[in-house]
Amino acid sequence: MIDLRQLRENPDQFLARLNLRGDYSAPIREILALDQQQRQIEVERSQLQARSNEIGKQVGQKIKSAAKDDPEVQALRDQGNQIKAQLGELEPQEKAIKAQLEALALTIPNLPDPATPVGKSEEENVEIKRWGDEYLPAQAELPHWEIGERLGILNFERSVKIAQSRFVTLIGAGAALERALIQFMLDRQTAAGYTEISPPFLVNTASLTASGQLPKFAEESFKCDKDDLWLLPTAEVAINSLHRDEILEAESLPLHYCAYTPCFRREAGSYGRDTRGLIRLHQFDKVEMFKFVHPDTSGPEHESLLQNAEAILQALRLPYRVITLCTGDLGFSAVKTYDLEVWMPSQGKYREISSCSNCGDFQSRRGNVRFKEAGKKGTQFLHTLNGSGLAVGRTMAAILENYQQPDGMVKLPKALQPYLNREML
RNA sequence: GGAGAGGUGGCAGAGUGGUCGAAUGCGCUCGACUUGAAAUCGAGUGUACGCAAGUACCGAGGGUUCGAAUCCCUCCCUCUCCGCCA
Repeated sequence: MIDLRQLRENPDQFLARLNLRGDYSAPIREILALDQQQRQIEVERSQLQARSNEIGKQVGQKIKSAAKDDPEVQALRDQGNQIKAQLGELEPQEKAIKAQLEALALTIPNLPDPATPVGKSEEENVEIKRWGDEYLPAQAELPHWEIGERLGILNFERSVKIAQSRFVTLIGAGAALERALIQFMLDRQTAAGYTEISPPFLVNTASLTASGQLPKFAEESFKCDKDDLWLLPTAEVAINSLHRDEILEAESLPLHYCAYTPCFRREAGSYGRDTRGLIRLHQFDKVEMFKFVHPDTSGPEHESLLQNAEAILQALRLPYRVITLCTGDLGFSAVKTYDLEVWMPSQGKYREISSCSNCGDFQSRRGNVRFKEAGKKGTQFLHTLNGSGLAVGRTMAAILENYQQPDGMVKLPKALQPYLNREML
């Protein structure tokens, strides 16, 4: 959620930064107007209520002093009724305006960080690092789905029978590899200080709204029609709501969590893209990292989050690069995002395998997660960060392609061998 | 799914129409006493908006009333028992 006070106090500066994402002038103008109306009505309403409270007290006193039938009592009652009538008009107005304001404000994305490069589309994302050139395979071979199907460890056709396209069934060593990767990543991230969470895989509307998936991106999630429940699109949603409506002690920060969950996405509007393989599925596994931090520390916390994600790729000896998303490609809730892209030999390019975002206080406003500093009065919104550590399906795809041998076999990265008790798939 | 009970401040728990943001206890903070601690005593201790006065919040929403934590309606959630079930 945007900070209405910040907008109100400095609308031009606010809009200038927001418009680095696209043109939000119209809704912002509307929000400012609604905000002003709302505040005006609120002043009027609370004055009437003060008067009404006073009348209520007076009536109570008169009645107590046995003057039940005092004509003054009737006069006060009449006044009370008058005020009630006025409030009866103001209150619905104020409520309607508040609801409108809230609904509109929830559709405004976060302001980009000054460090986020300005750009219109993913073309203008900035590469900041490459790692692992020495591990690039000598020549491009088969795409991972062919490798996997030859080995008999992935099956897409049968998944259509079971479900639909964009699902996979893992068999034998494939299933074991997935399990090993999950275990490996969780081992690494818990060793890095993240507390492991296993959250519900169904989440309610409030949780999706808090993290920013709703109201704007309802099309992207699967909904259970009969209940107020949706299939989890990412563990970020669940962990972000772990402390929803709480006031934490400053000393308890930072909180570092990680979680393995499946993720469910409708992938609406991506019909032609990545139709084969493990890259874009309706269901995939991910180990997610999530941090609740003091606002002063979110910058460094973001850097270390990135390092924790990179560490997995380095341990697996998978070549990758790091890019900073530009303002035009930045996700809805983020102020700054690093994407990790792993080398996919069959495609001859780097593909996203992790996204590490600093969301500032955007999600904590939406989820009302605050902290209190000893000695300071009032509360503050904390900062949240999230990052994949990593997407399991894409990691598996990258391993199959980067570790394929001339004979069609696939070697296992050294770090994984103990988990599977074997060297080759 | 059937039957019942209930949702009040960090926790426990009073309050069933009037000055109740809410008794009391516990917890917590500060102070006194003490060599130190415990015990004891004293003061304080929710959130949001507002410069303030003040307003709002006792699961959520609506209603009755001059006035609602308290009465009525709807919804949500939790707990107990039974049934079913991993």
